[in-house]
Amino acid sequence: MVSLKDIAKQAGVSVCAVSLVLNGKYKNRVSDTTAQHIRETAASLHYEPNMLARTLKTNKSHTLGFVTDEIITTPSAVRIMLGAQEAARKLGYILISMNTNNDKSLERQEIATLKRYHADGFLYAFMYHRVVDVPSALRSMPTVVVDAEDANHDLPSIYPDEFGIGYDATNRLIKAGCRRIAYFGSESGIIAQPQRLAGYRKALHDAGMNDDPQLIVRATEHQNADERAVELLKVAAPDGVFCFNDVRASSIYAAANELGMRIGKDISIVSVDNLPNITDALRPGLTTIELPHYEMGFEAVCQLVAMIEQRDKPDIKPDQMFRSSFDTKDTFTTVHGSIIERDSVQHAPHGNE
Amino acid sequence: MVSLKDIAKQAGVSVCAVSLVLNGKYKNRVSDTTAQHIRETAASLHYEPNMLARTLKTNKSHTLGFVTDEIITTPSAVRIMLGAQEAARKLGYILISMNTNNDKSLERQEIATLKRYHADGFLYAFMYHRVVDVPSALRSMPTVVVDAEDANHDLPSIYPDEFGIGYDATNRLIKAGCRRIAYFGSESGIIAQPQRLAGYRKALHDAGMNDDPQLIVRATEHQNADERAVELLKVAAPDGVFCFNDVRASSIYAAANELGMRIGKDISIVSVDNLPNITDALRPGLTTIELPHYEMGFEAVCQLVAMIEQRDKPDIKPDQMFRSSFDTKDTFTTVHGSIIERDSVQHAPHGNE
DNA sequence: CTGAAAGCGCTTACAG
DNA sequence: CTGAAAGCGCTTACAG
Repeated sequence: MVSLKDIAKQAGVSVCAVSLVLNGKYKNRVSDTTAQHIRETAASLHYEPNMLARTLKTNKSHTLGFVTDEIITTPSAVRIMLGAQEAARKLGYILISMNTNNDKSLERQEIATLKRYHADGFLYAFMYHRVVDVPSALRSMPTVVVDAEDANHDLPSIYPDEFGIGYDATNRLIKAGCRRIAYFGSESGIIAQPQRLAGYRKALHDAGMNDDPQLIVRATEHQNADERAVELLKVAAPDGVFCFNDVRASSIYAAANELGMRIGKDISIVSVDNLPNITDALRPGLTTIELPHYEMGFEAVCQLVAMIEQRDKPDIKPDQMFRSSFDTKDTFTTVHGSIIERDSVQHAPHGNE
Repeated sequence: MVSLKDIAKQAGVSVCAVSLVLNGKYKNRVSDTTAQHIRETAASLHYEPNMLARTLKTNKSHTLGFVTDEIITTPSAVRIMLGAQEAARKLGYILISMNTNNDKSLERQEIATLKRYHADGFLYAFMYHRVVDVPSALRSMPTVVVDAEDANHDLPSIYPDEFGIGYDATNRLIKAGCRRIAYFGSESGIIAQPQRLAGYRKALHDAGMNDDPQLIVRATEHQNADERAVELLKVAAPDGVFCFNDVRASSIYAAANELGMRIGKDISIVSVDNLPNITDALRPGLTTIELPHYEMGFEAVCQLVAMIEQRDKPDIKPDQMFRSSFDTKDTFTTVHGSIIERDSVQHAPHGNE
């Protein structure tokens, strides 16, 4: 590997001059001609700076630790990592990811490793939105919580705007002319459940519609969801259903088929997730709200770097279409999802067909 | 951060003694009592070694670069990364992953970054099995190709045993008593297609069955697969189908339903992938062969570390059940998949019901 | 405008 | 058995 010393020798100057020039700090310190000469020599030798040596001296590694629970299980959650990677690259950082597999002792070990490698800050990320206790080893470091909320309301946390998702999804159905809109939710204690439900209620209320309790049904995936879906369609006779997620939407599809209801005609459906394997399989295409995972990872790195470098949040954007919008209040940031329009919502209001 | 110097001062010995003791190289160099004293002081100060300083001196970073194309798209391919992470952790390495998004210039940039951070070696990984040209920047470094084959047959490459998968899947159907076994394959140029087909043919041949060309149909997902599946079942009237993957299996399921054939009774189905969103949705449960992604990542790191440290391949195993078996010939390694039994294959041979 | 020197935290011959 | 010293590749006051 070629070092500053090699360049200095070849160019006939001191190591210090080379360092100054290559870091662009040579104003009034090195003549422009010498600087140019140094730059050319460096290029001709294919010089690459040694980040480790630099870190040793400056105490800045430009390395971010990405600690996650088991991000694998939801393919879309992997996008948090990809978004974080893109932002890191654009800001001159690298990401070191570690998977804790929900093992607290492994987590401690991994955070210690990351510190040994001198990570400047941490992303603490989760597979789905929840409230988390952040390990104390992270509290002393710049840290941003992703797809989760710090239980202490202390660290910046980025997570989806679940209320907004429920509100938007329901409104989409209202806009399509639906008059009896059901909510097909989750039976688990997941944080998104009550928030999406609240958004649903607010949308109904704003439209002057009452929320008939018959229209609200909760179910568990791969267990009672198929039967509950049939019951919901039979008993409450909705003309629109906001589904907690795509998996539950597929139960509603099955129920509608069973009862001879035409999706996108007799009944409109909007859900959340946009999981390829599911949306690929459903006919007609499922209109669904994609959670902004990529954007959350990207935004989290921007906020983290701002903390580390004690500067304003960098003004960069993902190369991918930036579909979502951000709301920032205090240190918390919620991220809107974006609706993917397909054909499960009827195109014209009732009576226009 | 507490350094060797702090420990030396506190313990009243030299920095060198501390380094020796903490690295376990103090035999015949430091007395046992001093060593013990040093260890206690280090522990009481919560000393953590600074990996960067160590790297600077030893030229070994214990860091592996993980360069991948767009591993996100197949959720199961993420498991390559997780397997690699586990092996790295067990061998005292960390993984730095970079996503090239199939952009060659980005790839070059990322490899350069990884070198700047002094990666000791590289994993060059792909979303699905193919033949790849390895960038020249990687050829000068210890590198292992994962879920792909080096076009030059030069670097160690780990990939699934596609022939074995085709052979095993077909044999599973033969064992179930099927007499007319179809292959529902891929129309794309994907490398796995001819190899799985060859395995299918070999299994038929070994069982003394002829391979009727009517029984071999290729289709494209989300395009003509549904119609082709119906044609296949109608025209060739198979009693067993080996499907190239789960997505194609779902087309066969749909076709069987349409034609009133009972899966697992009138017709048996085996496929490849074990994608949760698909297998969750299909009834009866789909018997399918899971590709050994986790194991490939794990194995690749083992081989890479052996290259870097110029030693025998470390004898470690994943914590997860290690379902697959490995064949090693030359520098190439193929990995068998493992069959996940569900209910799409009839339990008893024909006539036993 | 330029260079000599110290030092980041570590390891490793070398001398005693 | 133990310590003083050099050096990995860099940055940054400091002196000229």
